[in-house]
Amino acid sequence: MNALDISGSDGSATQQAYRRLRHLIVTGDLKPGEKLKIEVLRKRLDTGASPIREALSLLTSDKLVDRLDQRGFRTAEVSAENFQEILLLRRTLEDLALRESIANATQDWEENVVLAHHRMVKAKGGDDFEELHKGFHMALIANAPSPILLQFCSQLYDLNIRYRYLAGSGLNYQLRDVDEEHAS
Amino acid sequence: MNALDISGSDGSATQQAYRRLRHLIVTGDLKPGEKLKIEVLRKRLDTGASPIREALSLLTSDKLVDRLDQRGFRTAEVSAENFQEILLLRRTLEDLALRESIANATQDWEENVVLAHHRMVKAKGGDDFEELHKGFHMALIANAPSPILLQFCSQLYDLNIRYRYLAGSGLNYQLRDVDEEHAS
DNA sequence: AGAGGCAAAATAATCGATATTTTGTGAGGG
DNA sequence: CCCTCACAAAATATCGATTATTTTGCCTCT
Repeated sequence: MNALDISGSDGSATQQAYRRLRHLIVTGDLKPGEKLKIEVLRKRLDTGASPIREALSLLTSDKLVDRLDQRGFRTAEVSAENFQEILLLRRTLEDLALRESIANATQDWEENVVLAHHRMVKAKGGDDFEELHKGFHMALIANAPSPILLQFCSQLYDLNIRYRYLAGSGLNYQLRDVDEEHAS
Repeated sequence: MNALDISGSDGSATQQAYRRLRHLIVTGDLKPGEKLKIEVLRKRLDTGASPIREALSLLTSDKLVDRLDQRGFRTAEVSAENFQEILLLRRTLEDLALRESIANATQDWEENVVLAHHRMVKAKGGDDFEELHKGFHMALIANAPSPILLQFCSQLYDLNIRYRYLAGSGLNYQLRDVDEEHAS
């Protein structure tokens, strides 16, 4: 299942709302710190209040939405400090995971890395490049025997993507990664 | 309508359900992998279905509950691998946070560490020892300029507590920490 | 007897409406 | 003129009931 995919029209109403809201937040259509009124979202997504509420709860787990007790929801604030923290922590944890992944290297893993890399390069500039770029990063560390760590990495990566979108256009990276791939 | 309830037992219905369910899961009253039927919990906690559902969503963020799309909720499974992972990852991340915390040491921070330590020792064997023990650990790393990292540590700590409860009795630790405290 | 498939029961998801809480505003008093 | 309190408006949280989905049990067919 991919969280960045908004096209999937199947699933429960909650899942749909989750995907669509997530996309709106990550891309910046819903601005940082913006108040998320149930009624407004309900009309915008043309669904009930319950799925909206549940979707917002799920987004809270991803740290994309803040829940204020009895005062509703709002999108997570952004700040330079937060951005720096994400960059640094992501780097640290991915580094950690990569080491563990390499330590447990297998044939399958290596093939998947190559495959993910190929897909990413091929889609350079395409709409789903972000998704594939993440896919490559996750493939690199996928062999670390630590699902929780991987999940932390995934979460930090997504938060990072959001900052890329917020910074304007996201078209100028994907350079340093190739080295890391060769390290394997 | 409301006198100031400082007892902490009040708050929204969701919050109450959250606290109670969390306690039931952490202490093992609700067993790992157990199916959490809304109707059953609704009766048990004597509240509506909405607060239960919302509370379970919140617990999902804590990794204490798993959500199966359209198939309800169940408590998180446990395993030796999962336990090992939590121990190792917690150790790694707390170590990281402790270093950063020390690097940013302040007067206030040091005092809070001493205070938390004092409270913990004083409550040795008491009911809220677990809580104070965590308080001490968190006080140690509180000065790390990385809220997300601190939150990861907190979460891992709570998962660890659950395993302690599940293992039976939790009365044989709190030795190694004093060293770390002295390092500051 | 076993596999496959329909029907009934159980359960989760969702809706519409009500109750509670928060927020905004303005009158009255200091 | 500003502060405080009370009331009104808006928004959230919760409830009760309905709808959709999954699971379970039974029956038939091979």
